[in-house]
Amino acid sequence: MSLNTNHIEEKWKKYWMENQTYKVQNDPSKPKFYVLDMFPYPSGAGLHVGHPLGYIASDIYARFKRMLGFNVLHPMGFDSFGLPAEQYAIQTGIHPAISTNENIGRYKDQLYNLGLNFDWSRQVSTSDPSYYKWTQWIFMELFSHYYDTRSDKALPISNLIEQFEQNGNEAVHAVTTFDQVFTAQEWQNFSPKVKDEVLMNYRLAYRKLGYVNWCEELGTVLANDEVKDGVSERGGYPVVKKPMRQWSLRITAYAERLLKDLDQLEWSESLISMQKNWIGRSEGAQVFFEIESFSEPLEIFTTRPDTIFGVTFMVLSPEHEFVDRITTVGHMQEILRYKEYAAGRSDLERTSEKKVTGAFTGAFAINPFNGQRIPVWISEYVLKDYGTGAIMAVPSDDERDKLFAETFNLPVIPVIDKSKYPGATSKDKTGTMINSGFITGMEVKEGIEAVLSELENKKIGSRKVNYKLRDANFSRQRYWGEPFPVMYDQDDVAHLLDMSALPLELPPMSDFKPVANGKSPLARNEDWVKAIAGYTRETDTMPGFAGSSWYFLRYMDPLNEQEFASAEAIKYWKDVDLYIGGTEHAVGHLMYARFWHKFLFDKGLVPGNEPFLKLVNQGMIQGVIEFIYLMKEKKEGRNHFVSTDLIESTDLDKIAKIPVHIDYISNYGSHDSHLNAQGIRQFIAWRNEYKEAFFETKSGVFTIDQVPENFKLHTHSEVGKMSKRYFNVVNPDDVINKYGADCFRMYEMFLGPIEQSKPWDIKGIDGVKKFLRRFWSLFVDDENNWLLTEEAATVEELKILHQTIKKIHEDIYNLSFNTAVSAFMVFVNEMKRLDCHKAAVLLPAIKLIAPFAPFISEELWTRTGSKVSVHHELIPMYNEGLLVVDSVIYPVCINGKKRGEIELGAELNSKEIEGHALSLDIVSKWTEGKSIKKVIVVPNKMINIVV
RNA sequence: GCCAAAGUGGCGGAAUUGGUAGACGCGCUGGACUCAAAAUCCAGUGAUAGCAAUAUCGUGAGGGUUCGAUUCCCUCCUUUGGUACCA
Repeated sequence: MSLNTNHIEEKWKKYWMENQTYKVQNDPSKPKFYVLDMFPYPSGAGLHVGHPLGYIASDIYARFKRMLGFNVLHPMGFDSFGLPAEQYAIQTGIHPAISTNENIGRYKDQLYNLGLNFDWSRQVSTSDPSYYKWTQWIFMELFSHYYDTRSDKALPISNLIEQFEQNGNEAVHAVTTFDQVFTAQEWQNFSPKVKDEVLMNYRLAYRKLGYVNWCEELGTVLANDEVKDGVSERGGYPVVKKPMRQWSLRITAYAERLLKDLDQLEWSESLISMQKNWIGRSEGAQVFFEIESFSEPLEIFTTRPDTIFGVTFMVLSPEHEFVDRITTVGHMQEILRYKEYAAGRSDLERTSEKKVTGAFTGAFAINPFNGQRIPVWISEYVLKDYGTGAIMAVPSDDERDKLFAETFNLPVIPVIDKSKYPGATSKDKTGTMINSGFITGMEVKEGIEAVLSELENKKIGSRKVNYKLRDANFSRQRYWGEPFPVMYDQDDVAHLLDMSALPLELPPMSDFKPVANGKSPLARNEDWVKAIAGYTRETDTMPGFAGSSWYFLRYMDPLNEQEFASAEAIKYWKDVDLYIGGTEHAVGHLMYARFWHKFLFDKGLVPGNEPFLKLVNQGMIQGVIEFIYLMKEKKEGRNHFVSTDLIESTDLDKIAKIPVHIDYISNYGSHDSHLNAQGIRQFIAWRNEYKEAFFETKSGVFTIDQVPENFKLHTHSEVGKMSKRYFNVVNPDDVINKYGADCFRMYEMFLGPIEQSKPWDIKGIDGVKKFLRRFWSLFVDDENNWLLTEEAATVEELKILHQTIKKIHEDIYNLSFNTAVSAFMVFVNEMKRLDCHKAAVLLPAIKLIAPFAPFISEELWTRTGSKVSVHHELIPMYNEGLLVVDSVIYPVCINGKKRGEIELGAELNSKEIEGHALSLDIVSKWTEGKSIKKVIVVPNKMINIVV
């Protein structure tokens, strides 16, 4: 009987589910291994063929580890809070919980069809109250802690309050945004509201005035990725920054540890450098400049304190709090005008236009080293949020400062002689100091040190490290997210709910439209907001990264009602040994998850300070998008489509690209992709608004009723995202129905290295299908007879088997699944060649292929009479002794070019090999008339003769 | 602009530390089986020249190191991802 994959798959899917074949116990008697996939957002579109790439890889790895004797945790869940469900609810009135559950159901079916060995009893969904109870709990813990810089970890805020009560805040070592000093006495006299405000400057979860993307036309706040080029992605309406009181997380307290601990991680270089860039550490100095007739000094940050003698002006960001206070009467008008101008500028305008703008405040700062008067300007090129929002400008050594000086005719004092370092830029920090007072003549590096020491001596500055990393905005004006376990009293002081009130569940609602003032839809539910007398609830909800920052811990003990996970479970599973997911989460999710993990580590709740030891980014499987060209100008008042082979590249601005459903395309994805007569009729049936259109091809211009049978409207193929809106989504279920899940799994792996992105292309899958049939035919013939014999295996057969075993072990270890599939193909080709049906060789092969092809291997394994699932067997190990070769075919090269071969015993030494090689005819032919200079022999590798 | 990764036949890709470039698969060509087709099996398949043995060229381009370079170094080009006035 030939292989019937549908039948086998149905049978084993059912069996595995009923017998809980993949259920995992927390069993400390076995070594643990934790393989994790980034959990998906269950979108309405379902899985496409790109998603499973990572899931299949991790599935193979997890199965392999289990067959090596490990207790493998390999769970799956859903990142099920999110915007699309809320938008769907606004459109349809269907509650997000309902549509989300439906989507989860479909995702699970699709994942199940792939034969993935998830332990579904551990499923986690972030929108499930029994889960988000603990997300809320972690938030409360963050709220209740501050970062102590002396012990370099988070400590309870009660410690801090105690210190305030006893000694005020002067001697406190904490990460804070609070820059005033108070005594114990003053603290005790503060009102609860003031105390709350002070503490907000220390808490790891705190409330501050933040800015949101406000879109007046849509009447709502937008996420960053809903804003494209300064306008809303939907509708293209203007978006402005609107201040709102919002929750934030003090991730900056962990900046140094987040950076330093990257060294311990087995992550890709590119990922680590992305995280490093994001954290953006730079060493430099904070320097205080006096301002004439102003009581407070101006604090700036610079990485180049050596250039302080070259400062010819200062620049503040337009939003800097000093601006209004230092501006002189004469310049007030101008400054106000500039501030207004800057506030109305979108991020896009600020970054795309390189023109230099600014205004003079009329105030002067004093250079602390030479007493020079330095004019203070404001300009939008100085960012409020980086450093102190103020810089000392050194136009001689900084490109932007130079442009600014040129524009406004400000002086330039050269301070660094770079003549000794041709081609060096100011970023290289090289050169010799000139015109620089006491550091003149020093090298830049010495100069930096000298100025730093002097700043500290004079007590007008100090060494300082700055980070690009900002505290994360943790509030979203949305319904479908975790509610904050927070309420406010009449003074707007934040109070946490009692632990017994958790989970604070989302109240049922039917109207999910945003509230006019930009508040979350929850604000509309007054009963819920004012449920507790004298208090109002927070109506914002948490962002997507809240639930995803700790989900991997919940899998360890998913049903626990007393704790986020039990100490024993966490102690056993510890951390994630292998994490597979897309690069799109390179900074967001991974940074916040590391931050939360470190916080939990500080609290002693997790054993390690990093959650994901090894991480692999799988590439994206892209789709081909097929477009037809529509002329922008109508023809006789009708739409006019033109075959792409008639369009010159210079005419591209005259056409609009209309995506076409790929099912209608002939020769999809190739240079010859086109719509034929049937395709164009399908297109019109689908997009009826074009039924009057003209279609112009090489053979003429037609209306839909006139298209001839040889009609060929060429389409334009582009590689891009696989997405519903390009109508190019390929559903794995369809591929599985046609070819089988094992085939789909092995084909996706066979496409290439797991980290690489590539467009989906079905051509080639036949090779894998053929391979699986050939594999099957080693065991079962066309009449369904079992073919295995008890005959003893030959040395050659055993050698092939053990070579394959070795290769598979190595390839899985290296996540090189494409070459593993090749190795299986080679094995089958060899067995076919030898006409081998010996149990001694083929039974191990069933187990070896089980992680890749779980269905077929299970079926074959049962037919051998085994009562145990093949997935609970141990993987065969290779016998090094069988791999020893006794002869080697040496390539014989002349001057590095291969000219011949010689087979020699593996035990021969270099001298003997050389002797044999030199006696070859081919060698004498090539060395004739020349002298042999040198013979290089690499034992077991090659022979090279230099003439 | 900066950071990171990559560039190999008609196509996907292989080559673990510098050691036979193109494994494996697709496609293509020819053959066997068949009334025919599908399926299957066998053989061939980097380019150029040649009946052939064989020779020359060949891993984005150019240079270098080496007995020997897809692999290491330098310069440049292209693609993809990230980031963007970060003081």
